Amino acid sequence: MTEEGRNQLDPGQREDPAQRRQAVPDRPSLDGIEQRWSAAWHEQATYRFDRTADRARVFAIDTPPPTVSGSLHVGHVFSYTHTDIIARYQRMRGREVFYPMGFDDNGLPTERRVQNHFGIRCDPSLPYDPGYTPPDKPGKEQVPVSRRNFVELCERLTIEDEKVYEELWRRLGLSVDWSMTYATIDTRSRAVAQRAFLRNLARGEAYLAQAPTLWDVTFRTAVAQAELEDRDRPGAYHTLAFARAGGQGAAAGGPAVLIETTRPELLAACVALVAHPDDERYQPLFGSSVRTPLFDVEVPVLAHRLADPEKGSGIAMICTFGDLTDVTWWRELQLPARAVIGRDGRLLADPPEAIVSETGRAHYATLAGRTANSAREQTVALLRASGALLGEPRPITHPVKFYEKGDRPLEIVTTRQWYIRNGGRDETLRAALRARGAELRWHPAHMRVRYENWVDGLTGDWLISRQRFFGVPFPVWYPLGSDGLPRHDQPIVPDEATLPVDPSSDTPPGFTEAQRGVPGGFAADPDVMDTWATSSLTPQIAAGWGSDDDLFARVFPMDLRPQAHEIIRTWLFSTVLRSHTEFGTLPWTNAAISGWILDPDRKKMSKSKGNVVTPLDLLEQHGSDAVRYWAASGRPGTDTAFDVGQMKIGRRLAIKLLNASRFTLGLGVVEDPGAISESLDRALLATLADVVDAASTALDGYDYTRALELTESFFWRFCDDYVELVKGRAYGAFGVAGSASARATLAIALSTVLSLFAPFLPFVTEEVWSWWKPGSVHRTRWPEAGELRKFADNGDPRQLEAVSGALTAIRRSKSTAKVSMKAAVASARVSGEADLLALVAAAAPDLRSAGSITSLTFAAGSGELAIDVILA
RNA sequence: GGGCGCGUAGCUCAGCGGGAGAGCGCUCGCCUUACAAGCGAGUGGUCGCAGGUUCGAUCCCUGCCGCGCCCA
Repeated sequence: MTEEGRNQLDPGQREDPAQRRQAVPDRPSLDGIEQRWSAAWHEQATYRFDRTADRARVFAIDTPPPTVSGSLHVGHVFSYTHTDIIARYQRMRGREVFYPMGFDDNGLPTERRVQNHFGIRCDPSLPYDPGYTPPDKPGKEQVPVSRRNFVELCERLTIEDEKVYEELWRRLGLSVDWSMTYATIDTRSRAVAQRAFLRNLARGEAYLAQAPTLWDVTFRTAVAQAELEDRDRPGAYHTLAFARAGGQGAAAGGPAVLIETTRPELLAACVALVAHPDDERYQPLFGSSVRTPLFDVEVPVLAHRLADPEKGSGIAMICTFGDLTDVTWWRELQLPARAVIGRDGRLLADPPEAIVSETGRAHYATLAGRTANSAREQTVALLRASGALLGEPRPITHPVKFYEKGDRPLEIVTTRQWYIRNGGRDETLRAALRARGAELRWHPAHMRVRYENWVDGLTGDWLISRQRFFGVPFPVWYPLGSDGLPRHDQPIVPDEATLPVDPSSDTPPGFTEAQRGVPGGFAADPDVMDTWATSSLTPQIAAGWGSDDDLFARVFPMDLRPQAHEIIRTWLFSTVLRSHTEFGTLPWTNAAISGWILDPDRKKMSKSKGNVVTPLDLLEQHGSDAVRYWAASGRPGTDTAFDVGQMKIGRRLAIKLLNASRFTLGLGVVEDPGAISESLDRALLATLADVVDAASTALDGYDYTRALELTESFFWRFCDDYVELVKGRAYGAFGVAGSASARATLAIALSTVLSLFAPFLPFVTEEVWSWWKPGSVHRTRWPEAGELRKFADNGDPRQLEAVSGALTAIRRSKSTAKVSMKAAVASARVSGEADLLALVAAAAPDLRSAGSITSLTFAAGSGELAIDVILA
């Protein structure tokens, strides 16, 4: 308590009201409080992380880094507010909150944006040009620049975006420590991503493999399982006739075998036919062979459990590769590869070697270079002409795999890629990761199922290399043999101390730049890591892993990962994986999963639907506290309607706080809890103690919505009933002691309510706090229910309830009579059970005063309280 | 097709084994010395449908219908 505060201690001493009123504005207003307080918090470093705090006292948050090349939307405001509420609560609870902010500028969206903005493109084969300046305006042709130059330009451009983001976040009132920011393409992030990769590589968790890979033909890059989505697309079943060729048994030379396929254009890639081993229709064919139509290649008829007897004719052609089942068949049945689709999605120029017949090669020549669609039409034409197509194609709708950012179906192409083991091929690791999911505390709990579904459904390791230019490069070079070819099995890696490296500009240990690309020299790995390979390390990046071990020890593993539910499979899972393999722990103990914002039609708000409201407009229109109030109404994991009405209620609440505070403080604060003597005052504090307990419990369990509801409903009861009841007494109607008791209670209640609201409404609570208290409300301690109960001294919460009930009955009489609330009541007679009656009687002067009651009498009876009112 | 969540007052939602609630809206009032961007009072629901368990079900179980999401 300050000296100034101490001067108010003596309840008998009347303060100079003018002195107190100086600090309280005559017409309190919310105007400009966002700018005023966000600036003050900035100057005073209110949310600065104290990095001398030890791990036990720290509450560390792994804030999601928003994509900077897009723009923030209402959904961001919504979910980031939830995290901030928790951060502010934990801070008031005495935890030192580690709350950094990241910016995600790594990946395709930024790559495109930088290309368009500067009119450049990344060419990793170019050397770094330290003096490079981009064109003022983008020219017609994109200028090629080195990867390092490209990254520098990206950093330059995203700094602008980051400023805009930071402004908005400050205005929203996020209590982030803005001295601790990172960007996912910055030097520190690249070093962490490369370091983590090298550790994975050293332990055998990362490996290079030549394998069939899902491939986006537009972006010309490999795609991971987590980036897939199924989309329903029209297709058609084509019935193709394969002639019997030979082999053992009676089937040789029999009638043609009919298969059904949606991808006849892959016929040249056909390596076998397959049916289910139990399918009696085809059992006689197993072991025999058939010849492909058009290309006349002999292929075996095989049995495999994945062939679905119910699908089509029950026998399918295996092509390398039409879908993931083809890959499984190819691997398990040890079939040859006959690739026909190239990385550009077109049919390769040369036919597979297996096609030897002249007509076969001639047929293929008419397909070479065509897109898949075009090749399909041509193949159908050829089949029809040859008589191998039976009937007409039968249209169907079927799910087709797409890259989530792409708009052409994925192909499967065999390429060399980097993988990280994720349990998809290793049951031990899968079980360990499943156990990590069970160890994590999920809010809400049912979101764990999404994680488990994903872990259980993994079909292969995590493909992390991308054939893009912008991103974190693999810190790897390959020695070149005397034949000039890279030795992929002997990767050269840098020392960790030199990270980050760009292998296209930097030279590997023991080599000189002159040896780049020459036989006997070296070559850089050309690929970059998928953005998730970096994003999966946000706790390590933010915590300074490898660069600030002291900080890392104080904040890792973190306490909280807040994020949206649709990226549980990507961000959450991959972060758990990286932490599990590197540290043998979870990266955090809690995951708070936010829901979505739905527009009034119950659809997810998104830019493409054109229903996005810009966050800044919203904050300007309603005020930050009001928007936060709305956001706080969305429970963890629950989709929430965008509701301006809720913001208006929040704004009204903030204004009410201003006015109630002005009234309370205007009476003159009594800062001595010892002055509290009246039972109604003690009842109020007892009620408030229960509210503090319940709100704290709710917030401990991430149920901020409940905590707000509890506080809010207490506050309205406080204003509507308690303040009205004690107003006369506080003004001094019943003497000095009664007034001091009321004013001491009002002061404690107000300061407690301000604290309880502070995580939700940081601006208005700070504004009011500044009228009478030193320091920031956001750095005060969270209210202690025990302390309040001490002040309450066995006060009975039922008393407040009973007296309020009596007051309501009196108001009802006046309302029914359509008279003013200040109209006099000639007589009021309260009756009911003795206990309750005594509670009301104990506050008789307050009730009489609040109700303008001339004669207030009590009659013992039974049951609920009843009150007979006779108006004057 | 599998999984998860949700269907409660006109709207947004809470409640989740024994009284059906809040806020907004709506109606009717009130210049009441903090607040008329206020205050007071009132109105309003076969708790998606059908079975079952139970002395008793909005709440537990089963099935169905509808909505949303995740995964195939």
